[in-house]
Amino acid sequence: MAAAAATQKIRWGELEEDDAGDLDFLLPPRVVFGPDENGFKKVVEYRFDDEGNKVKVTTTTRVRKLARARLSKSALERRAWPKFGDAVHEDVGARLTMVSTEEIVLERPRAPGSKAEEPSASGDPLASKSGAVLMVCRTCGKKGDHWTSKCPYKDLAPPTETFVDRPPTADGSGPSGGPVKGAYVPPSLRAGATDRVGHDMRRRNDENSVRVTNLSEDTREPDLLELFRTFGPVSRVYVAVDQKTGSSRGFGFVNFVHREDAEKAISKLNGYGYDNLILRVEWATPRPN
DNA sequence: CATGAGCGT
Repeated sequence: MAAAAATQKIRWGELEEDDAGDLDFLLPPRVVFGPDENGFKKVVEYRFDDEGNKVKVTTTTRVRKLARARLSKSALERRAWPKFGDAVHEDVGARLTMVSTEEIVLERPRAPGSKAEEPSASGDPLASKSGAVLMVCRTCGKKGDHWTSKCPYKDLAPPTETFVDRPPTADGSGPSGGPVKGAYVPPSLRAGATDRVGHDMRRRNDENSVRVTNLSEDTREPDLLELFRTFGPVSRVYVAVDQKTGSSRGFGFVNFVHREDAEKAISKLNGYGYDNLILRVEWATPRPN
């Protein structure tokens, strides 16, 4: 019983504190006027002040004009666009967004899994055979054995105009400012060219591949490029990423167009503090395959 | 500590 009395007492104390709030129902209701044509909204409300006196509080705010002013002029322009699609019958400016029920058919030349359209009657024998016969090496001509890129003779092959590694540069020009290898070369220039400088550049330059380890978790390819491009044109950057988690595996590769640049990068960046870790930069052993 | 994806003439 004593305990009950005590809690009762505490509740009375709480009630006394909340007294003003409890008497709010005695006050006239809050009234809102507007907003008027100028966007002015007036709110009139009553409350008790600290001495328990009833006071009237009037708040005036401007709503619509301000909201209008926030729209950029391009947004205002877009509002004036005629409606289209399902909204054609809406008034201009009436509704800003609506869900479209239109069906938009995406066309593909060939849906995945479907067969190429074949002239059924004539029945091209090559078309029905799969895999092997389609795999014809363009370098040595061998069928069904390897792809062109895997050809054991690929480094001995005469230069072709395709499969050229090219360094990514901002303006699309090559390292010397000239046209990038692999860009279209008119036949006149192709046939006439007597000494073709750097024709072995067209081979995959995996020898200029640099392995970077001890990368921090959030270092990505653009970061690596930023870091390594100061040494010379970079033909590829790669950061190994865990396919499942998407997080970096902490190592990557940078391929340089020129071996000397790779050497410089190794000597300058190996042991370089980057993103709170010490980088290890060294020659990469060529990828198996 | 540590060596990369997937495309397909």
